[in-house]
Amino acid sequence: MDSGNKHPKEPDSQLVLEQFLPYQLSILSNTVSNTIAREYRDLFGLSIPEWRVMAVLGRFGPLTASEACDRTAMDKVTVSRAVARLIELKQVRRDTDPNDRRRSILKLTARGVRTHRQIVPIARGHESELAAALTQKERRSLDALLAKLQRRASEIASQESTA
Amino acid sequence: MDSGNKHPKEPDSQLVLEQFLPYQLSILSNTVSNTIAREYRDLFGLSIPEWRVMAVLGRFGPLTASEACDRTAMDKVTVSRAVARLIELKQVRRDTDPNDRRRSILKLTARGVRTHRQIVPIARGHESELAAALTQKERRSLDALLAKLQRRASEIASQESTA
DNA sequence: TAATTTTAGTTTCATATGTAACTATTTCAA
DNA sequence: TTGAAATAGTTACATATGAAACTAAAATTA
Repeated sequence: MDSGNKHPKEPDSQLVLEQFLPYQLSILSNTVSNTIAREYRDLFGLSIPEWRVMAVLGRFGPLTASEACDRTAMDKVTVSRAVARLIELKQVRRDTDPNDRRRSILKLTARGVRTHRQIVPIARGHESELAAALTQKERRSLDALLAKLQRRASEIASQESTA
Repeated sequence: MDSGNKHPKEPDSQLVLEQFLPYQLSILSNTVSNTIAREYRDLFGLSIPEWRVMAVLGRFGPLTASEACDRTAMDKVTVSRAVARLIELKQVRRDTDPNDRRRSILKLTARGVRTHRQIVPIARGHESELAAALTQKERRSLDALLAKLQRRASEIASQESTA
């Protein structure tokens, strides 16, 4: 009954990496990220964390660093370093919040806004090149499936760290 | 016409990270990988590259290092280091190929086989916990979608590096 | 068969990343 | 108030990673 199957079950003591979901996700994500990272580096001298910070500032800014952490789902250290670099590059400006001097308020500079305007269509381009492999309907169902998996994965992750 | 949509299009100059496919993949993959990496580290003292090498040796071994690279889609440096560590841990044995003394022949030791036997069900468990978010049908369609995306992503990546 | 090129794998180096420790400031409680 | 606890963000450290240079052996070619 299973013999014509494209993915026959391996015996319990065997595992084929290519059919292992966490592995599939990792390979796909790395392939995509590496391609994009190279492009951003070559065109703008930005890393992915740096670009992500710019994306959230462009869309939701001004933000504090911790709001940027929430929006990007990145570590605060990663964000701190990305921000430091973006300030050097004069893409971002940091002011101290006068109401709470622990906080800084981050926003794109005029240059940052120009860079952001250039990158967004490139980012969208990457996405649509990739999504060109799918029909509209497939794309929607992928979205739904990934959302379900992310919810489940986050649950599992938070259980682990509590247990 | 678009106004009731769950994912309304942002203006061209804006991008919401949460709806950006490369970002979704990266977050999901990291969430999953980190959970699994912690478990393998805590239970067996193995990293993900180390475990991947064991998985392919358990399924397809003995292999040379470059065959292990192909099977895991990992860099040869990563594989070399994983193998060095696995030899230290006496999970893997390395013999020089008598027919080609540049090559080494890698296989699980008796201990490696035991470890492999323990890990495989745990790996499968992780996968099914995650896939529990999906029906059988959804899981199959996810497989198909990821395969299409991987094919496309690989194409794009190879274009880039040639161009 | 000697010289050159290719291949397998390792080591080096520069960079990225996260945890933990730290500094500065604010909030809370006695 | 003032001293303890919490919060925002940075720095230090230890580890991971990949590109490029390297070593050793085999294949090619002249």
